Amino acid sequence: MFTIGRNTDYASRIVLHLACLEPGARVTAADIASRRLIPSAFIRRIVSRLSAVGVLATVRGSGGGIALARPAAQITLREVVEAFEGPLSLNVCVASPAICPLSVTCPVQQAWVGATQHLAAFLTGVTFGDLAREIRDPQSVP
Amino acid sequence: MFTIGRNTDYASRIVLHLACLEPGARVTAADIASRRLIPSAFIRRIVSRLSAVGVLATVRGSGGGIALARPAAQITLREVVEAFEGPLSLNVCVASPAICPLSVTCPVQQAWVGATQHLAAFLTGVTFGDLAREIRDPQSVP
DNA sequence: CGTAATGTTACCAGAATAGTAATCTTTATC
DNA sequence: GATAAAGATTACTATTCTGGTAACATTACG
Ligand code: SF4
Ligand code: SF4
Repeated sequence: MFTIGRNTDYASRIVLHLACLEPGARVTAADIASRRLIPSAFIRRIVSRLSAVGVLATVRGSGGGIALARPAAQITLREVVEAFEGPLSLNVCVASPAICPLSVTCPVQQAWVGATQHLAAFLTGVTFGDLAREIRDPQSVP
Repeated sequence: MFTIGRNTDYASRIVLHLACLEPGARVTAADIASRRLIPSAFIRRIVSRLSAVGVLATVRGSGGGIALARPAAQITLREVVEAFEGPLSLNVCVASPAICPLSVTCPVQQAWVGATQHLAAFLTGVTFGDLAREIRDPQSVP
């Protein structure tokens, strides 16, 4: 169906949740997991990777939790997606042209490069600051 | 890596190959397979589906072959992609919002809807007529 | 030390992918 | 009509990917 994986979606839920709170607020992963319907044993790896990428800042130990590493307005959807899906590349030959012997003269490749760039530009333009501001239903920001 | 499947890519090779020939030219599947590096036993299913979708017209029996069902300028990359990947939907909730309980208030979904529409528009704008015209190396049009 | 939290690793079942192969149907031609 | 050349259809396999679970390790507070 050509969609992003669940990991990526879960990651966006986590970042969105934090973006809706007070700037700098710190919450436990288990809390987010229950509120955003993320399998509890799953969220560990996701948070781990997001912090490795520099999107989240975590504090271990009792009283710890997770928070945004930067203001939500500086975190793009593209960043979150690429943290789990790798660099955007709608066809294999976009990321590594050498993989296909036809790539030298293939006009379709050019089309995929263009499509990938367009998509990348769009996702770069979406920040979690914008997304958090679009929330209408206060119920979802407990 | 979030890319299209090989089937889809093979399909675009086939359509491109036909688009580079004289309009209405008919060629055997085995011929395309060998020239465009497509596994010979693979091309059957691909051609079959492309003709079911109305992109290719096939003629069975001795002396038969496959040809474009319409002028190349009227066949878009999007059509070929959707024939194998299904309707474009960069996240599961774009095609079927009911699948996610959060979709009612989720601003991320709106972002994915937008991204999907942008991508769809781009791919609709790419026709195989244009692609065939971009071929520079005459070697690839034997 | 005990407890609460994240970090890391290993594991598993099921689905999807890429590819192979065999068999059936149609049809031009001799 | 026999034959052979083509596409149509179906079934199968091996490998990888995915979504998910579980267990254990690490850190920090009090
Ligand atoms: S045939 Fe063209 S589009 Fe397909 S993988 Fe090769 S270079 Fe890319
Ligand atoms: S959380 Fe939002 S983006 Fe993710 S599946 Fe649900 S509605 Fe779609």
